[in-house]
Amino acid sequence: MIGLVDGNNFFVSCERVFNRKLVGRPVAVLSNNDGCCVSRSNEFKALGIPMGTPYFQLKNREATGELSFCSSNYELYGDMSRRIVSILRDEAVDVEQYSIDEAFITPPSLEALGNGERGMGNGEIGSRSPFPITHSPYLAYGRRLRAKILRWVGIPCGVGFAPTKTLAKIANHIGKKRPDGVFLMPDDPTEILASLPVGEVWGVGRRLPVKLRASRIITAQQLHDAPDATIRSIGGVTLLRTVMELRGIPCCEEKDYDAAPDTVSCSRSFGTPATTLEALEESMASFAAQAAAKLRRHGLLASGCNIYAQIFAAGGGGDFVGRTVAFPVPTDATNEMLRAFRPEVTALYTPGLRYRKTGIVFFGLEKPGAPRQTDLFDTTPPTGRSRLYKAVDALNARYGKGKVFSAAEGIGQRSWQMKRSKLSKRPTTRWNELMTVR
DNA sequence: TCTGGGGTCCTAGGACCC
DNA sequence: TCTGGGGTCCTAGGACCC
Repeated sequence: MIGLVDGNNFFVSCERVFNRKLVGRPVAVLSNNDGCCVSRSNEFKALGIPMGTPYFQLKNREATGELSFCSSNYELYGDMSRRIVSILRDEAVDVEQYSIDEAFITPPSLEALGNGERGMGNGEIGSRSPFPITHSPYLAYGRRLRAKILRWVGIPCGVGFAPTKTLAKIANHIGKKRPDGVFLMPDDPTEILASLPVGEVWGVGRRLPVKLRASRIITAQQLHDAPDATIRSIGGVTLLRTVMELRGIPCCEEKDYDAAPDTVSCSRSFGTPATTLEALEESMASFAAQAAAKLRRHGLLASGCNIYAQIFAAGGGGDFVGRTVAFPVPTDATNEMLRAFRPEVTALYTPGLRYRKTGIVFFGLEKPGAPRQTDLFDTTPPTGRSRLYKAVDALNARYGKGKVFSAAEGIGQRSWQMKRSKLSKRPTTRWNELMTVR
């Protein structure tokens, strides 16, 4: 059995814990740069405003007091998420954090949950439950988890149980709509799948439903029943795995959280369009520094990077321009990276254009000391991990992000910096932002 | 005027090897 | 007229997730 615990309207719920005025109101959390709605309260959803609606279209309704908005405060959400996961680690046999607001768990065995009270003879996972669906020990367990998270962290969650992750996702969605927030997928999910559009199945996105419709596959049950060959031809082995999961056969590999990422990146849209070379240089230096710090947290060196900028175009969108740079030696030192890519920023810049965003992607990531192909004619000594930046990271961890930085990131007005006009405090991670109780 | 950021996986096709 | 077979690696593009 697999459980999925998922925070309801997660970012909004985090904001409400520390700002009680938001409770019961239509409120949304905005994307970076106060661009568009990325998390909405139930009251906000009830007004029919879809996910992703641009903020500027709703500003007038904020002015009248009808709607409320928050800038995104990832430091707060990340910390609330860690608190929930730590509760789950206490209560479950295994926890796989899937995203900032959801985690798959392995619940204790039925035997352990049932406490023998109900004469549980067989607690085998996968056996047909002898309990009616409203009285399964899983439901009681789910309610207990939910209550503990609500009381200790203040976030309402939905909990779903099923034999596979894909079915657990569906169970979770149903759970969220129930008063107790919990749902156990019945042994025969036909009725549920028959009333679920394919587009709502985890792993089926925006494009596949169009292709599936052509083969008369509209509901999750029709997807479940479709021949393997048809499914493969429409969505490859990825979709076939999803279908297997719907049939109750686990096909999702457990994600390895210790595994090193393939790429590490950082990019931001500008608060106001940039037109100067300095803005491009400073922003790229700043994003490189942030991504490099991420790299060092993973204990990785990058062999090269891709820098890019997006140009404003009339009617939205906009072209990307980019350059690929190989570092002389794999490195995690921000200053060496800056030295390597700075000339390329100049090459990217065209006076007169308005730039929307810049970004950097590090690739060719490796552990220091890992065997690698070296350059026969290169005389540069291989660098290990940077001691300088170990110190920089320690200082920034102690005194706050961005306290120590490269002058290349800009020491004047950073006109390119993103807008976050409605940022809440970070009362769980900053001493100087603790709540005041009168 | 104004619409986020950070990832993963799979597939097809091309270039190359012997 | 008729031109092999078995493989690897890389990249771009498409799809998906939150």
